[in-house]
Amino acid sequence: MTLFQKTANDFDLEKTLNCGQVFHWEKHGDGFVGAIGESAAYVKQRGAQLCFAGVAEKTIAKYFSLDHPLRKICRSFPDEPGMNAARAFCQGLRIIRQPRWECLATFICSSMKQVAHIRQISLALRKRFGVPVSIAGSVGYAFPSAARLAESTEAELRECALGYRAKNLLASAQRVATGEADLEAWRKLADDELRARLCQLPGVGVKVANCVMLFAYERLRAFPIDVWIERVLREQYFPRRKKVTALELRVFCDQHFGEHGGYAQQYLFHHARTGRRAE
DNA sequence: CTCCAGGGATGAT
DNA sequence: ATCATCCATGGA
Repeated sequence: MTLFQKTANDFDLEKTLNCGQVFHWEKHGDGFVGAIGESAAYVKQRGAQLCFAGVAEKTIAKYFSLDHPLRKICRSFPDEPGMNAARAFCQGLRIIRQPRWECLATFICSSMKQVAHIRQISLALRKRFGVPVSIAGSVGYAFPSAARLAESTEAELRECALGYRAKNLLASAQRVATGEADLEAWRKLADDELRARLCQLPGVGVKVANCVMLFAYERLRAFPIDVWIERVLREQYFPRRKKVTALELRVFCDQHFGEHGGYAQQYLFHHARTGRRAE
């Protein structure tokens, strides 16, 4: 295996892969094995050097969004205790550029699931329907295309532990496979229009749509509100208030966190989920 | 055992 | 327009 190197400043590989935005990278020695699109990849960080194999340098740089102006993005976050703690905890965490269908499909599977189980579902789908790829002496699987999943059955999908989500994944796969839902063409749509299109897909509501917009369409303003973020918001911004409606939270986030709200959200999410116990 | 998880769709107020 | 309920499954 030939290892290449690239300088990556303001980048934390481990946080980027383990923050809950992507679900298939697995620890392998002191690096990670996964796939970027159809290609197996191995990635490891040594200081400011990103070592990689299996894919081209420009593929790595694009996938990990090494061009995002991270310092500027972090400076744009509101200067508040909770946000500052999350910013400090998540240094180097980047929102990556995921393949659109892969991201959409895994988040359709994410509803009412813990991160650990979303990883299991992703692995089961890959093993059963994905193309095997190998690198670093281990076999991985590319995420199955919409066309491949479209020709599966709900029963087969349920065998991957999808439960009630199987029907939605199958129906969405079929719409994407036929071209009725053209995920690539949607990249040109404005945020609101893109969100509306995504929400028309079975199993996709506002939360999942915002995740897909943030992680696969580079809409860095998109602010997914899940149970963790809702808890953080209520604690930090609406303490001592009984009822705060979903719409109220929605409006608050959109105007409060600004043009890189999605980054702020991911930092708050990762900090709340993994960081606060250790502090 | 119980509780809860990166929610969405549906039907009742 | 909000609210309640159901939906499968497994980790904690």
